[in-house]
Amino acid sequence: MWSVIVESRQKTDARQRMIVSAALLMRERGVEATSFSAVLAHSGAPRGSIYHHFPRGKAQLVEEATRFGGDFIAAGLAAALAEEDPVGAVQRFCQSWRDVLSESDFAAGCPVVAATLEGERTPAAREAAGAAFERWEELLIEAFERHGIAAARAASLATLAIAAIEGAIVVARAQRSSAPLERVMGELEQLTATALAGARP
Amino acid sequence: MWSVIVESRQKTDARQRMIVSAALLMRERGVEATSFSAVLAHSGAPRGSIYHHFPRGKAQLVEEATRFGGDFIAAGLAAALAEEDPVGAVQRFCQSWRDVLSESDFAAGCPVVAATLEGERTPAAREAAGAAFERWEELLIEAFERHGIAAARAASLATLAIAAIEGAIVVARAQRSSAPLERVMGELEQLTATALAGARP
DNA sequence: GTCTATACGAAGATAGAC
DNA sequence: GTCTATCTTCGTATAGAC
Repeated sequence: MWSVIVESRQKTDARQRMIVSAALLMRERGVEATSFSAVLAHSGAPRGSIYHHFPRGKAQLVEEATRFGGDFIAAGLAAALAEEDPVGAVQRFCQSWRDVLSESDFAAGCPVVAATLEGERTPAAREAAGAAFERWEELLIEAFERHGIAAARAASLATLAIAAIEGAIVVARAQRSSAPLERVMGELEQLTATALAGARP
Repeated sequence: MWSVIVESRQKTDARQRMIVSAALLMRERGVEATSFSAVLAHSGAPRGSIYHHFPRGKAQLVEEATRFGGDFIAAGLAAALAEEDPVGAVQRFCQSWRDVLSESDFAAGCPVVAATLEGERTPAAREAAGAAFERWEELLIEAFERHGIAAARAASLATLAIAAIEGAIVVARAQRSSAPLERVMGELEQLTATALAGARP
């Protein structure tokens, strides 16, 4: 999933490369520890163009990186939901996160979570994070409702899924093990399958 | 729950006050943005004694703050489990987090999560975070098993609960709303009640 | 658009007096 | 134990040449 980002780095301009690099670094070290120097080194962008592309400085870069990360993850989730039923799509979504964890040796997490936690100083980034979470939930809610689950239940089920997955990613990183995410996957599979079955008796 | 911490600040020595302050600041701004200056201002501790109390510097302070936060939260969870059945205890645990969010106007979250996300540079703090999550899960697992839930299910249920609550706290902060946590509470109540009922037919 | 140079502040850490 | 002073490094941001 994230490998697409890395490949696309060569094709786009410096501005876009900086945004992608910022998102990739944020998910590993957090917002505060993601310096311009690191973003420049990672993206290969020239030093002199930082404030040309991002007049509002780091706040703007972080905000756009958060939005980019949120959109990118939403696209992956939407694709999964387009190809499978909600039960399978949630499982696939979890698997892509498990890949992120194992491929990075548990160094990488979710950039949107990073923006939330350190976004007290960057309100715009925090708002972007909130919007991203909402968008992911909406995608799930739509799919659940399309499969006959009532609106209120679809909403709480969607929130639980997003929250549990994001939380499991954090726990997995702390423990350097995929086990937490896999246990959550199992519970979510059961829960979504039961809800779907109950919706069409 | 956390108000106890604030009250106890007057009674203990400078070292302990610094640890508590660090945990309180970490849960709001993250590890990286929690400077010694901020910890000193918040705790009222004298500047000259930093490296007397914490020879390994900030890494040591963050590590001890993470351990303190983890132990404190574990104590609250254990108390809830001692007084109620697991269903009610999980609900009460969530409520205490909801209080943290509303009392801080969604500025405060979980210090253990903060230590995890920025703990790439401080491995010891990350290990402390992993141990904290594991401890919370163990408390839940014990309680679930005591109520007749099989070991494997108890484990995945415990992981889901911790992950979902921690994730919901993050989403709630991003959206500046308690609604995500409340929806997760509802789902967890249903889920734990069903599991408990199924264990003793 | 991109460069170099630099201003300016704040961070963590250390040394030595009291 | 605590103080003051200082070192070093690194951060964001700006200015002005090309």
